[in-house]
Amino acid sequence: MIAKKKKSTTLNDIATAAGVTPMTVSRVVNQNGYVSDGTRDKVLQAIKEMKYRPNGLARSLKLRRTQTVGLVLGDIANPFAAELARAVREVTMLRGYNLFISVSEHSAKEDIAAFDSLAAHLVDGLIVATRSNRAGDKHLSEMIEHGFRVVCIGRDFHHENADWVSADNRKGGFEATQHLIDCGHTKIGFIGTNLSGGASLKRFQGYLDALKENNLEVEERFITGSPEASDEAPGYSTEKLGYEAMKRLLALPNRPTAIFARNDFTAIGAMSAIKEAGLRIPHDLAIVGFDDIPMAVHTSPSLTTVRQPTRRQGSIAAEFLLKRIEAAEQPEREEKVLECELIVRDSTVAAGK
Amino acid sequence: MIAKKKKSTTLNDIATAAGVTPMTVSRVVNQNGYVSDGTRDKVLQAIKEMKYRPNGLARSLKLRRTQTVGLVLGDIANPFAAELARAVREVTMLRGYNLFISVSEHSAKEDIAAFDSLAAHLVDGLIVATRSNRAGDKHLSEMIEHGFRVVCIGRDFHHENADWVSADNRKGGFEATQHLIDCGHTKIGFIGTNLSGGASLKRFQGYLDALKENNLEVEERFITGSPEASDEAPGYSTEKLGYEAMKRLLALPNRPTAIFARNDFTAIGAMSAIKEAGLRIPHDLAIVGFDDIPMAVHTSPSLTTVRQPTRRQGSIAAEFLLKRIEAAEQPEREEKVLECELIVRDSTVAAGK
DNA sequence: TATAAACCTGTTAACGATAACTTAAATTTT
DNA sequence: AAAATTTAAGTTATCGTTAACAGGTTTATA
Repeated sequence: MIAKKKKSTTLNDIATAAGVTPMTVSRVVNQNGYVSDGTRDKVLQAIKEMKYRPNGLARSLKLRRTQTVGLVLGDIANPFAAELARAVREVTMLRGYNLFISVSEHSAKEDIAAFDSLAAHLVDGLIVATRSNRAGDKHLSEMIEHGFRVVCIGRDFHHENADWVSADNRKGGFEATQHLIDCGHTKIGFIGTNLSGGASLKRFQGYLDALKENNLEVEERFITGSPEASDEAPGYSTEKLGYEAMKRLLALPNRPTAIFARNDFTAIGAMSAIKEAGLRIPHDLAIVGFDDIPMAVHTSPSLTTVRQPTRRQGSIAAEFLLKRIEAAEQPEREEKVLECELIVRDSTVAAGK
Repeated sequence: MIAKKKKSTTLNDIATAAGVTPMTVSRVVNQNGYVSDGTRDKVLQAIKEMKYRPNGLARSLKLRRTQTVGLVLGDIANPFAAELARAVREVTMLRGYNLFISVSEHSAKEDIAAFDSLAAHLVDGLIVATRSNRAGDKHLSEMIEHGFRVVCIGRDFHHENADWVSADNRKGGFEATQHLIDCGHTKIGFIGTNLSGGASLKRFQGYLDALKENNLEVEERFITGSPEASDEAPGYSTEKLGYEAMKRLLALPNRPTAIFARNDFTAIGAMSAIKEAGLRIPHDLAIVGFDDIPMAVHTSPSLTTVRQPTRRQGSIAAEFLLKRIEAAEQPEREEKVLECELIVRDSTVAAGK
């Protein structure tokens, strides 16, 4: 049995108390229309005494807008997501929109649940930063075609009525790999997907591109890690996957001398395995991660990684969305790809060199 | 100018299309009441064709409940908050409630804005995990007295109609300090507040208790860091505060030989300062943090810290809230204090000992 | 002074959905 | 076969708010 909420005071109650009509109270509350000073005071007084707080639901229902935007995040524990949320929030707040964050731990079902619950609450628009999946994409398409405003960050989903922001993961992957090649490595492993399942993983594609461009052979046995696992598992636990993958690579005859990991957590897990095996980083094995999470500076040795412009992705996405929301007509689709930056630290180049 | 949303299909539209009344459609959608198979099919068909999606706002307005709970977090980038959100979400999802997260970067104004925006959307209840502040507390009180359901985590706010969950920060602080004393330290500094402003910081109180119990003198000059700064600044930037505070302590004549930092970020910042000064941890200076963030294992040396049972705090808070929401009458206030656990690593006890 | 413009407040009808009630047919029970 | 019950819809009113319009009154302008 659900408790009935104590019936809260409404516009009507205030109106009665102040001896005016609800409409007048509404005008006072929203500070529009004409209200005489005397009436305003009376109403304000009643509002204070009766502790009235407007029912946003009713208001939104009437206005057909909520001044709220939704952000769907895959893994809230991932510093990347957190930073994104910060940036989005900064922009939306400034422009007078509330932000509701909904988390979907990377399953299609939860994705859809998150979309629907935000849509049901009629957020004015949605920023989606979860990974692509069939059912979720379809759902998104339908929502967009219904006039729902959507901006995607990083998600491999494209629609002519939705804007899109992403880091150039492919190029980032390329540069990470190229860096290892420049350091003299020729046997470079990849942790985080496998050859057949990595088609959609841009970072991995960049890795392949770099090998090809340098006429290095792609060795399937150097590529390990199930394609989904790293995404399904929440942030910090991908560390374990990195650890296990590295174990496999270490057991290989004629093993790689350098590793590119799909993200920093994976890389850090791999580092544990390397150290556990009594090998030195970067002398015996060099390693590059991706994302430049705050932890990357503090590992030992510090982790070379690819930094993506997280804040900018967030704020640009927010700008796109607000523009879309406030536009009279659905505007042209906007797309922005941002450059990544290779951050060289001690895990690829020995300190002091 | 705000774009008018393409008028979306409503119950009425479906009703017209299917040749029935809105009520019948409602019955089909909500699967209650009697509907014949034939009618149901017709309606279902129309729903599918016209891509109807229920307006949750209207529904909630009528039902006076939203099946949604709100979580107010101080700093989304803080792993503690992230873990909390995870745990809360797990419970609420399982019980059929959506979770909306709102972030308030620890200012009273934003706190209140977050409360209000969630309240305006009529979430069925609120879990508040931000730090206490005068205006926010007052606002919370009013909301509770209006029948709003609230559970606090860690926040130093008490109300007879709101449940409360927290880690035993005082005891945790005590144990951290006692550990340093057990290691032979007598000159123990604290980073994160000052003597006058630390009354509300339980961890600091625990530190004082431990000194007292061991008949060690409290040296005001060993206690540094402004009381609010660490909270106002978002997570990762408190690192800087720790760094600066440590610099000050290092400059002291007859400086401390051990440090207890109010949280791990602060501790990590302090470690940077110590290493930069060419001192060894723990030989020249031992250090203890608080929270056991994932990074703590990976610092060099690894960080001794106090772990709080984050997940349990989140899930217990969620349980309390749902119980409160679903109770016929406001239930008795519940309160739960959870034990912390000292995790000894290399920053206090040299590795291999 | 006549007339336009600005000011103040009220009335009505929604926004989209549903609870509670009603009517009427189809089943079941006695 | 009559009464009781179940099934299947429809009707009405309402959740709390606001846009749009309509009257009045006061002030400014020609």
